[in-house]
Amino acid sequence: MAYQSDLLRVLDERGYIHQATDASGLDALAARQVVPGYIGFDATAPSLHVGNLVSIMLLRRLQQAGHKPIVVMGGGTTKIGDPSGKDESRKLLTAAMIRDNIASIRAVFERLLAFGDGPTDAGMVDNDDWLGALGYVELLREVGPHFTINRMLTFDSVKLRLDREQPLTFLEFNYMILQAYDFRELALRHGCRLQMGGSDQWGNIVNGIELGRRIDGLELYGVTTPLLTTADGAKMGKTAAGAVWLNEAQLPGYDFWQYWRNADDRDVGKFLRLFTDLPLGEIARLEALGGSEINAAKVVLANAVTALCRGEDAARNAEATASATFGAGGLGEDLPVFASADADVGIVDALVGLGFAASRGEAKRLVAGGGARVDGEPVTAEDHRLALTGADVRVSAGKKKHGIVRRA
RNA sequence: GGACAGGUGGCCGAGUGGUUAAUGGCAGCAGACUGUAAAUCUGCCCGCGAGAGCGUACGCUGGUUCGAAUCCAGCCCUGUCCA
Repeated sequence: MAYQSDLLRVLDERGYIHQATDASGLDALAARQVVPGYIGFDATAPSLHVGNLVSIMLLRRLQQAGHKPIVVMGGGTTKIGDPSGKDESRKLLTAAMIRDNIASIRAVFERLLAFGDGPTDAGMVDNDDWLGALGYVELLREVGPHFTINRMLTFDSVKLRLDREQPLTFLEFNYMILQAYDFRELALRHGCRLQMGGSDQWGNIVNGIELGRRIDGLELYGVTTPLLTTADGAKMGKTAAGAVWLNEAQLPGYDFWQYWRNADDRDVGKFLRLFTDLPLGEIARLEALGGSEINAAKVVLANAVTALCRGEDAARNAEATASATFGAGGLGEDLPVFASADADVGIVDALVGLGFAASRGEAKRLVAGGGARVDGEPVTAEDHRLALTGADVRVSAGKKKHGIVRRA
């Protein structure tokens, strides 16, 4: 499909579009005016994670193409909890937790979007501003008539629970109504015409479009991104340690960098297109690298994404640490450090202290299984002790996790 | 409110009185092979302990028993159907 607007062309070329409600209509609109578009984010944790990064990058592309991104923090909807994609209810968060989460999440957006008051500057709003003020009866009268239970029951998020014979509470059932209301409210308040989101948000987005059309005769558009899985089928952004968080406080820069450095070969091109600003020609070249040469492309990927999300310094430091650690077999500054007050320390304590094992038992199993190394040499005796003289000792768990042990 | 079926380790799911810290699968970790990739094969996979062992754990609380995830009672929660 040949698009007129820069926006749709870029989104299409770089692989952001899974579904769109009216691609040609949106294309025409984007070609002739600034389109304010929004994506909503849950405030269930103090940081967003890699799974949210496609959406964030989508807002960035929107702005790069000369449009206005609006970040909607779900301060109101998080009080309910989105049942989409969840096979069970989540614990309810308190208002204070939600407020703190929003404050913490904000930082990432400030790196990736340019905020301000200009026509294409990014804005951030909290849907609690309007949802919180809404009275129940008022809401029922205003939007209730536009939803039928028949239709609501057909949504995947609802069907999933029913099919699995899992409970879906009335509270959660209302989520889709409030999200639909958001779109209409944003359209009226900010002239917002476009809502984007992950493919699991399709139903919610379409609801908003319909609601706006029925009540106010608005012409609204929706775009969803493909559900990102890694090439081996896992959900994007989950590792042993948990989610790959975007905030430094939840995940050190070096670990963030490593996540990208360890990407599956088959994902490199896709990730470069989605998560970096590199030109497509350059990406095509990197993606075509064969065999072990693809590793160079992974370094480029890790550097670019880390620079965007964590800053240039974080990227440089992480790369320096990686090349010192893996290339030279030495130690890099960003590696985790375990400092002991004593002149020597047991291998098990060192592994636990570095965070490479969750318990002493796990550390012992790691040692017994041959996964522990001290200065590159395998250690299989669990009572092995490291002498802490002046020099840093390199302790490794497996091939990838390395850390520094030194005298406090 | 009633009838029936359920609640087991991160998830799915066996287990119906003792050798069950609990079969199996998925996920995860490690080893081998590699390229900090994938695939494959092997080992590990509640906590403490050098070890013998100890402590916790099968929705909750009591009970029966030498001994319970397994039996009994009450309660909580979920689903299906009925009202």
